Amino acid sequence: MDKIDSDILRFLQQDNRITAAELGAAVGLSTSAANDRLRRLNASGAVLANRAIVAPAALGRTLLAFLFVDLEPRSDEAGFAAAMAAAPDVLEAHHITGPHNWLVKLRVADTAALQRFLASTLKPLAGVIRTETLIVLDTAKETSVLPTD
Amino acid sequence: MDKIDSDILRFLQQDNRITAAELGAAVGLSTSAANDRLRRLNASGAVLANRAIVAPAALGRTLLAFLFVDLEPRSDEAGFAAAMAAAPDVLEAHHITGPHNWLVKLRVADTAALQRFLASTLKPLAGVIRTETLIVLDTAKETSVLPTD
DNA sequence: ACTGAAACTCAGGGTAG
DNA sequence: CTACCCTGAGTTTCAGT
Repeated sequence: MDKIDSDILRFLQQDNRITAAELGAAVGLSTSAANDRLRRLNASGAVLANRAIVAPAALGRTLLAFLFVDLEPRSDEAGFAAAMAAAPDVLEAHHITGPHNWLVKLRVADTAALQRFLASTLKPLAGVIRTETLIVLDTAKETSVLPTD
Repeated sequence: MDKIDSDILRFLQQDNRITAAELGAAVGLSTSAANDRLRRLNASGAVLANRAIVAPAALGRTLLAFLFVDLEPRSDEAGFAAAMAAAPDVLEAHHITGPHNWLVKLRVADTAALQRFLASTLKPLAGVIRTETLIVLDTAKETSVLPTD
């Protein structure tokens, strides 16, 4: 992970369909050297995945919400984590410090779908004491791009 | 946006470096027809971006935190939104319902960097009354992949 | 949907520090 | 020995039909 690698990661985070030739020109490497770096970064695990970022509206997921979830003491945290990972509506689930146990980010179609998630997916889980729902009114920024410094 | 398009979006969200030939075989289209769909989805805005997802650890960003931010009534919300959008440490900033005004997601190197963000970036902003920091202890799921139903 | 031209990828092998 | 570069064969893309 030298400076050239982090330069490459910066470009790939903006657009991973850049060609090895363009990338090489941008960071001062030959096409094949850039290609070597590309493969190494993908193989080493520094690049976790290559994804298209889809507009939520294009798939009808216009409602963004965060949930706080409180679990009973000594309840099955791993089971809860697995249930969140398996739920398609759930984009993120984090175990957090503070008054609540989990913070869950989800994208659904509308409030009816949110209600359905709470009633059908969350409420049946063992250990769930209570939840608190925060609705997102407006998003100023939402990205997966990490600074490369 | 017919069924084939949403099938294509499902594959592209998993791996956008799939070739038009493979994609066509997967969804029952010729290579060139798949290619046409690919270009249309990118041009129409259904695909917002094509990004490499980088491991936070590879860039030394091992601390994930959420902040609640409270602003004074009638303060400059747009200015705050712009400041968050411009801050590299900030991955997300959402205007939310509930007792707080904003929910901010950030990834930094360590608690010292978090402190620096609070003191140097957040505190100087006009209208910020108080903040509450939630540290992420463990992440069960974190993805940008939307379900295609 | 097909086709052909241009562009791109990706090993293999060579070279310099 | 590692990182980089060159080259050529095989794919892939992308217009035009």
